[in-house]
Amino acid sequence: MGSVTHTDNGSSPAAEQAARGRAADTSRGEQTRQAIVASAIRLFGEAGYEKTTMRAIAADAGVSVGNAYYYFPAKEALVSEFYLELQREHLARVEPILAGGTSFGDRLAAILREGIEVWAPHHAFAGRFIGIAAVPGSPVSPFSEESSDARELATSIFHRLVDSTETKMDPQLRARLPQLLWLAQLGLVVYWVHDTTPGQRRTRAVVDLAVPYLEYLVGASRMKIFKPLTTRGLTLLEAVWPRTAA
Amino acid sequence: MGSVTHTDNGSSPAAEQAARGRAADTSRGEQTRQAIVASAIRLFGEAGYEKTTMRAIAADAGVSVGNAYYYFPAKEALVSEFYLELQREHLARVEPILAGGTSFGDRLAAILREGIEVWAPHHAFAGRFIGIAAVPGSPVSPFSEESSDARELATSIFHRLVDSTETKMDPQLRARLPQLLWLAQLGLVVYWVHDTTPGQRRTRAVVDLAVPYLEYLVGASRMKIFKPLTTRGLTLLEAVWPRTAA
DNA sequence: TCTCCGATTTGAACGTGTTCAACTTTCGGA
DNA sequence: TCCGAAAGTTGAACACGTTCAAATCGGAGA
Repeated sequence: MGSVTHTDNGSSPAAEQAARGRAADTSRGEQTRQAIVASAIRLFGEAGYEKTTMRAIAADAGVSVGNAYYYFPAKEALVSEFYLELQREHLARVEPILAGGTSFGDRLAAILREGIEVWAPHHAFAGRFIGIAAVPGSPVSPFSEESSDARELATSIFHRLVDSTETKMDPQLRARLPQLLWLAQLGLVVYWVHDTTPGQRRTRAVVDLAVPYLEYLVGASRMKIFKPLTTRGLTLLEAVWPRTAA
Repeated sequence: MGSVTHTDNGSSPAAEQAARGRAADTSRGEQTRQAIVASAIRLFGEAGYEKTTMRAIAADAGVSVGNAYYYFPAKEALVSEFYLELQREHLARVEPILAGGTSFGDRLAAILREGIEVWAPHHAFAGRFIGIAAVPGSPVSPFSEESSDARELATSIFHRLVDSTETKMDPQLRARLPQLLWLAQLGLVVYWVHDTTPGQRRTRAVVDLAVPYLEYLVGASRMKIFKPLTTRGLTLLEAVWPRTAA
């Protein structure tokens, strides 16, 4: 997974240090930790969030309940391990897409579709996941400090996408586009989670329609007539999400 | 509260029947039910969601725990009562705004600000609330069947706002604008919940900036140059949220 | 080899949301 | 007035997430 190479934008050194330290750590503690994570991920995937009890996870990992709490402060914390697993897979799938030389829109659509594909087997679970992620204090929240690594990892995908595109667009929009696309992806996930059509085909249809529209909007941003629209939109974005903020 | 008079757009007759039936019902059961609701609302407001136990609610209402479950399937169900209470207050505050003769933008901003005002004392609680509402199956979910009444009540506000505005705009957009504004309000709530600035002043700043921008966009929709932007956007909206759906 | 001390592990215990079989109250009709 | 069914009510019991004092382990130093 070359994906890890994208973590190297100096962010939250503590968490990164911890992750790096863990990767090399083969001590007893780390083995236990990973056994718990593996069991949790498997059982979450098989039976969903609520049906998977901490006792079941501990038993499956061959440890006691209390031991699981030595490594994870709460059941919710195990959810972010599940999330990280899927994000790693998404990143791996996205790599060849970014390397490919197709258009901005095609690649954006491919990235979004791969995201849906990765999550597809866990549609039911994702419903609970989003409920946990939506509460502000939660470490799994996409806006939380704890997930800033995951967030920058995700935005880095769109950053690379935008940087490698030659589509003409407003330069200020270009600077902000990665964040906007990340936001759009977030919205798409929320939509997908609530999409009850078989196979979530409606979400896929929305992607097919939305991406060309976005491409059109981005292209239009460089035209004089759309200047006020673009500028005012970016001003609003600056108020909503200041560039200085994490 | 003249607000109730806006419920009369034939929606989900079952739920409405139940609500109407309850309003007139003074039987013992209904009294118990309301005692539980009152206790739950008060305790939620005082101590938040998790700190308020079902045992505390039941004790406060002077009933047994099991009795509370005779009227409400789960603790979460009591949350929607809390939500309804606040929505009723919002509706009452919005009434004079809609009656007033100010501009579209001014009234929209006032509506949104009143919404924030109503929720302001419960910012911490709202964090949990949104976590519950975000999970797809939940009856509190803004997209759920159970909350279709509340949803139509909310959109009816924006419907009246749009109907009574003389701002020139694309007719198709006008037809869809109420739903779009409802969606925008939803996004604003999510933003507000995550806003940790003191008094959520950033959210208020966003409203101040976003509303004029929306007003500008709406006005622009009738111009020829923006036709493709408008039309394609509405096509996308039709895919995302078909008019035929509830 | 022995002795510590921190890291790890345990399982019983607590408080919670929720369920349920049994009990009590209400009230329309004989 | 009485009966029976429906509505309402109870509290003990269950399963769960979480906590914690105590037990165990493992390796660095004497």
